[in-house]
Amino acid sequence: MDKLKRTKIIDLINSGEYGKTVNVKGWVRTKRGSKNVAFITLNDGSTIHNIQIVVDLNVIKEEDIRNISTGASVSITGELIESPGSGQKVEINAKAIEVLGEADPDEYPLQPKKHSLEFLREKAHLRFRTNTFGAITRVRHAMIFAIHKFFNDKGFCNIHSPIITGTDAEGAGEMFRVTVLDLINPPLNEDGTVNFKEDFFGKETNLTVSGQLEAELAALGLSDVYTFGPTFRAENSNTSRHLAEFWMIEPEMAFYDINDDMDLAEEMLKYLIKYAIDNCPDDLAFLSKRLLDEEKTKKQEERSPMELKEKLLFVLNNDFERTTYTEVIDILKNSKPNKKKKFRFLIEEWGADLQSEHERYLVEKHYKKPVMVTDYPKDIKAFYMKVNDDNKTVRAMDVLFPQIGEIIGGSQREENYNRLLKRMREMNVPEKEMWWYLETRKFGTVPHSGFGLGFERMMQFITGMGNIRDVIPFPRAPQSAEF
RNA sequence: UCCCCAAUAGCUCAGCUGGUUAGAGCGACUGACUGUUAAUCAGUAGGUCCUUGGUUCGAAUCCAAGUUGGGGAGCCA
Repeated sequence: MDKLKRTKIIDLINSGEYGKTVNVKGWVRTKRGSKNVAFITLNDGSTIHNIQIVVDLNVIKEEDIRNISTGASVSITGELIESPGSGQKVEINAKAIEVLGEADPDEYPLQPKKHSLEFLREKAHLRFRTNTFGAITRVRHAMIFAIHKFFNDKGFCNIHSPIITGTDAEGAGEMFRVTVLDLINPPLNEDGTVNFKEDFFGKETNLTVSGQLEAELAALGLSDVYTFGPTFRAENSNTSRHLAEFWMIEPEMAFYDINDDMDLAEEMLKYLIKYAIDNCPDDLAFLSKRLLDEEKTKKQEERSPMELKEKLLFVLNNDFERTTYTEVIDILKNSKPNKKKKFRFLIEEWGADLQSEHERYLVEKHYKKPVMVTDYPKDIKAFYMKVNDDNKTVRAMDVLFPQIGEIIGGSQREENYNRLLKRMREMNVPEKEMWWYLETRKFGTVPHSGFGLGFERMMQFITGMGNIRDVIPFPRAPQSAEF
């Protein structure tokens, strides 16, 4: 047989070149048949849609397809035709079939039926072959691409912030230590502590918890930059919205104040949603249907009032509510659940930290749209945030989304050397280690702002997936690093 | 890390206040069927009832600890 170039299923479905001989390769979803004809449903991951292969058993010998079962990989050459059956537009009349790899039906775990997401999580090496995870993976790629496109079109520079860091400046959580020292027999100082001077970098090092501080350095020279890299938190978090290894987008802009920062955050979120709607209609339609089926198994009161596409359009077509911490505390204090003591944590007075039940009340019940909260008490926020003139609040902003809560956290940064130094001392941030950060405020400092977007949380919102472990190929979480 | 729930066939699950031989649907396999759509119909095989210990004449079932998974909380993105 002449070497015929393989065509992807997505191109075959859109081709319309009926009568043409084509080659298609992929993985078998189902095979069914009778005495004279058999049908193979094939998918190659290029689209959510499958292509149907028609096998005339007068043309192809039965023994040639006997070993084809769900999960097998095949190469099929045949004629692309308009399908006489309902359910698909095109199909392929097979002329030659080659089995590339069998999948023993006694052992292959994926069946042509609905599997639970929990089961598929344990089969992370094979779940790429499912409709749901295929759709998620394609949408994930589209979002990665859209993020780079968004910032590139705006003249931002992508910065590779370091993955191995020497400081725990931000205090954003427990860190993973990076070391080459012998853990059984480490070199010790005289006082019995580990001597990290003998370690690879000559000091204690960890995996990064944020690229923000480094992004700030770059912004104070290139104006507009962003990072998009892996982030590591050794927090023992066991929830459906936390990972030990996740991807974060952190833009940092010189000459931006907190309002410019919010404008950019809202524009970016809407851009990403629009990009998904425009570029992933089939995958989103599938995910929407999947979510609808899942919701049917829930109790009435727990069901989402909107379906996926509606939810996306709702965010896209509405201005985010912009409000302040002080206003929000007032709303919460006078809210029904607070007065009826339905909140686990009752809001008593100004200064209290917002719990997720409060954030969800604001987004889902009170404002009924994404909310941006600014001007938090300085005591509950990070040292680098710019203190307001009231000396009580900082120019922080959190973007709260329905169901997932905080999707973005950002702020205008403190650009004044003396005020920053004062805040670092108040909050016990090691100023000696941070000499380089402080120097940017000493030499040509400018007002600047930035924020962090948790990429997987964004993915949860776009795809409607409830568990963050289903929107990343190989989730890393406590007690969970298989694959 | 804390609270709650669960673990039974390849998958999803039923199995009552402990009772002797462990159940269904789907999947797999075999056969039938002239174009099916997660095909249909008939039949067959398939079990360390999560692990360890305890209570009992007797444990899938009760108790304890552990493991794993799920939901919620904290931490946060």
